[in-house]
Amino acid sequence: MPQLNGGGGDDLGANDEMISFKDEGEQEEKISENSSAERDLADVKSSLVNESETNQNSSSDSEAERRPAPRSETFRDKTRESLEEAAKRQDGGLFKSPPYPGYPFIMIPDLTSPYLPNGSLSPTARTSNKVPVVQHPHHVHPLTPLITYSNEHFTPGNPPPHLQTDVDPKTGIPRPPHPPDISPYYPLSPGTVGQIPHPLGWLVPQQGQPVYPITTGGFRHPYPTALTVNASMSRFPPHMVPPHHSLHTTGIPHPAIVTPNVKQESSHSDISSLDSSKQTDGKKVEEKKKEVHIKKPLNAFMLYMKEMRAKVVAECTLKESAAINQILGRRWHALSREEQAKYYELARKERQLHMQLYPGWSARDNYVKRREYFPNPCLSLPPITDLSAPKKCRARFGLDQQNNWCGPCRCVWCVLALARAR
DNA sequence: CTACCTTTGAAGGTT
DNA sequence: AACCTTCAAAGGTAG
Repeated sequence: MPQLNGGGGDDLGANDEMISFKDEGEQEEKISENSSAERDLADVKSSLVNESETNQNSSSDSEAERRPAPRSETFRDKTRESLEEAAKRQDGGLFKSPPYPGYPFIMIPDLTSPYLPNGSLSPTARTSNKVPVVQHPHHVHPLTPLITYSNEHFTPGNPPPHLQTDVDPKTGIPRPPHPPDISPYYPLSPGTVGQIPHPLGWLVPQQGQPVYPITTGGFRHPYPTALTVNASMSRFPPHMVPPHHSLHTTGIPHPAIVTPNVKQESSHSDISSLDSSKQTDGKKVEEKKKEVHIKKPLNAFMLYMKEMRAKVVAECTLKESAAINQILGRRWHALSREEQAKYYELARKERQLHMQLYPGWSARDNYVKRREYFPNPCLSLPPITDLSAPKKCRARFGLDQQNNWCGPCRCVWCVLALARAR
């Protein structure tokens, strides 16, 4: 983990955080040219066309410019390796200027505690000191006040109408405004957050932008109590406790919390529900609705993408995210160390806030049903003694060797053995 | 309707 | 420790 490189003096993050930056030909001369999204796009596209050709880095510039941009779908047909290869060529030759001059970024004042003097997060802080992260309603990034992810979404002194009155989405009854001195958006279990000074408190209440509401679902079992919202125990009035899981006090679904059945399902709850046929369907549906999906905090590059995507899309006609992301990836590498550091810092704060708001949350919670949860049934079967059976099956290596996981071997021997065991 | 593509980084898991 | 896998966002596209 990058931030755990305590010995290192690099405060900009981990070594690996900067590896890519270094690898991107930082030593190479940077021609001062105005790089546009069209140029990037043309680079991406031309790289796909040119990938089969042998070209030198130095000569790829004009060649790519001359080449007409292929249909955008072309890149889908290319392998990832070829794309990377092409991108490297482009980076080395074509894409040389930092395309990110007007950096619309407001640097956060150093928010103290969890960081070592060099700016990196102390190991203890990472494990014990939970520092909050902010995530905002849909399309509004939690750190929008800090970086201009989308300026139109947030105006500090002029909150949007739907936020001003803070109307309960269910009842339609306006809620009283939150006290200015207390952030209403951290209804965490007492003893965890409430006593911890909010490192990002400067961005929470002023904007009326909620951060992760705590939820009762979507967590792994070892941490249920810490995640349960108990209004009576909370120092916050009951009306400040989020009324529902994925709805914060404004009633806007939080981007970090989605119902899992939209795309993914909580692995644990899913497993437990596999044999829950006893329950009624209505109950199942109800439980499903109660489940929430707490998303991972965004990393530095994701924050960068979120901010810059609209810009790139606006500069070129292409809207296909795959192509846009290629451009953004190259722009990311073209950023200076300091510019990247800003995003690493933001991402670090995001992680810390996320950690504080969801102490028991693990990235694994969002994994879909994982194979390791299901031991290979073949392993528990009696050994196959038939010598005509494949050796691997006789040895009870009933694994999908290619995928290297504990899925049941579908060979006839294992299937028969499995059937016999049943 | 769902999965895929495409990027980087973080985190968890495996070897 | 090194390596592998998954998931974060996004929206067009293919099946």
